[in-house]
Amino acid sequence: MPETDDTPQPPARLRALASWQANKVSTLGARLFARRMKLSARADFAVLAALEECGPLSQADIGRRLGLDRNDVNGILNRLEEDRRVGRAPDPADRRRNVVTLTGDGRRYLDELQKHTDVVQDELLTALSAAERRQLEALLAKLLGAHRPEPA
Amino acid sequence: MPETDDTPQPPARLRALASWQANKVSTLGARLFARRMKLSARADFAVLAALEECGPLSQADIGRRLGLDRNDVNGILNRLEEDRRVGRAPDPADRRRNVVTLTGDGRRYLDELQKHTDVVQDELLTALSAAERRQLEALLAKLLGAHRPEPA
DNA sequence: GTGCTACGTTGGCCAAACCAACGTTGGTTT
DNA sequence: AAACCAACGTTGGTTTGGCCAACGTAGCAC
Repeated sequence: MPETDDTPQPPARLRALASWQANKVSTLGARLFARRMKLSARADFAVLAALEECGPLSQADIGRRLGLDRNDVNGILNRLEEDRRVGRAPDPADRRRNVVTLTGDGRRYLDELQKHTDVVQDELLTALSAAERRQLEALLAKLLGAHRPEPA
Repeated sequence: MPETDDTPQPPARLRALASWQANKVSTLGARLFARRMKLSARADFAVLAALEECGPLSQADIGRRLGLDRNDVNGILNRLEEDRRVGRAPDPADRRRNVVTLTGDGRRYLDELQKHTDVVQDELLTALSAAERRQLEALLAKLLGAHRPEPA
């Protein structure tokens, strides 16, 4: 018995479409991640990673660094602050801003998320060799470099 | 004056993450597409392309080909049927199924969507040479080939 | 001081990707 | 033949992401 592969192929028009492919890869990543953690933790990871790498940031700066909307950053920070993973305090130098800082809990949470993310990443890229992974990363980076991260 | 590039870089943890990059590329594609057409037309395009390439299909088959949920396929078909772009009729051979067919209007609509899609594709891939585009397509295809298109 | 801009916040919109459940129908098993 | 299970289309709902609009406050340039 040939163990028939019952996975029908998508139309050629779509298979050749980078935006379609990227979308599939993206939702695949979300699916793999969701098997291990609450899906919304992806956004937490991004924000915490930015804080860890750049030090304290204002909410608007976080948004610019990550290509996220100010409003959405606010929501993520509400979650994180409630769980004591970030601190939020008005900037004495510019009282429009909030200075967001990483707490000890936040750092521990970030480490945990990093582990899961690494595993997911490896699952996602199973089919690719190390060289191919580097190629893919470089190509995507080059593609993204030509565009503004934010809409407006 | 060096014309300071005021685009802050995302953290390295994310820049090296294929799933993050893919997500960014995906939303970028959506943004570019939305500038030309209603965003939901992307899904229409996928369904119409499947019908054009494979001929009449059942709703479940469409979902399998495109890696979409049955429920979502249903919604897309409701839109398309209302605008006379597809026909939906019970399959005489298996009365559980609906046979979905492409109409003349649907074919014309597909051609229009293809044009916009081509333009968007080119905008998205601006930074990449023809060879690089082929490489990217191949790598993404290889990555996707190792995974089931549907969750369950 | 007057305007302009940036900031955080609230609230809402739309689309994608799911999941659960139902009634109908087809095939299989017994 | 009856009982069972699986597939199909449909309805309805949840969560998340990516937006946009508007507000009040605060800084800044003129």
